[in-house]
Amino acid sequence: MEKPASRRNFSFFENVYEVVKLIPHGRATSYGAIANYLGSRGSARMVGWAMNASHHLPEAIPAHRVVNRNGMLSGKHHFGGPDLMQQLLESEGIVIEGDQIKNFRDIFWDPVKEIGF
DNA sequence: GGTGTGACCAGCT
DNA sequence: AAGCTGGCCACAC
Repeated sequence: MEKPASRRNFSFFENVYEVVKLIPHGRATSYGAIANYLGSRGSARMVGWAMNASHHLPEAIPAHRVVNRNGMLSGKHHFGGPDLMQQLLESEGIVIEGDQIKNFRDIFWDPVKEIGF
């Protein structure tokens, strides 16, 4: 028999990167939304882990457009600088207030809703 | 090769 | 209402 479903050619990481790269300019999404889009609500942690691994990737992943459910820049400290993530988001027109995205509901980009499948 | 951990989320107590 | 625990998958030791 074939390997279980978890042994797909492209692991969870690859799918995460694909979705993150699809985030339009000036928008942001959450780890849970991506995980939900991939079919596993509980895999939100993997999304964060994928972001951590994205740094040593040859491709540039706009990880700064991915925040937690509260719209807070939870991973800002994992960027080049503690304020780099905020700077990148602000350069895209996103307003940050207290390490949290303002009007997050408004700029929230849900892959399930935008891409669908 | 087992165990622990990790940029999370939602449910339960 | 707020704090804790479980769950998910991949990677490092």
